[in-house]
Amino acid sequence: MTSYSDQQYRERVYEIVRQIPAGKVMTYGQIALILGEGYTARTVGYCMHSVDDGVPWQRVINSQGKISTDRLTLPHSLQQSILESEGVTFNDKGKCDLGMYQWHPKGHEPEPDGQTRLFG
DNA sequence: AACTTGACGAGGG
DNA sequence: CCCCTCGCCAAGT
Repeated sequence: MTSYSDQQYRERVYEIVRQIPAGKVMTYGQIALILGEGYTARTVGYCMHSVDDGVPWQRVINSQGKISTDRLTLPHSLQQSILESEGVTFNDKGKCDLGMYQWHPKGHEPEPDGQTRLFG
């Protein structure tokens, strides 16, 4: 049974978000992928509309490296300024470099995928 | 029970 | 880079 109002369901999302250090971000889809079963980028986004205290909600953005909270409960300008204060920079198009700022939880680092191995 | 609505994402033009 | 279409899945009507 998975529903957005189910505290258990949302808590799994927050548990991951709480691991994101300042200066780093994660995407909705990335979180959904880690949680798997029952979670999609959309459902993760839905869980984020109201979070528990202590959850760094501002560190979750979309896969394009942009902020999705436009004209919603939270002014997207606020989210960007908070992230900038944490060290995340955005270009003139309102986009940040995910390759530079995306955080990967322990045990979920991206596959090295061989090649470019500096040492034999 | 059908239809619309999202803090989404990948793909194509 | 921007815009649109689909697929996604639970909520609200």
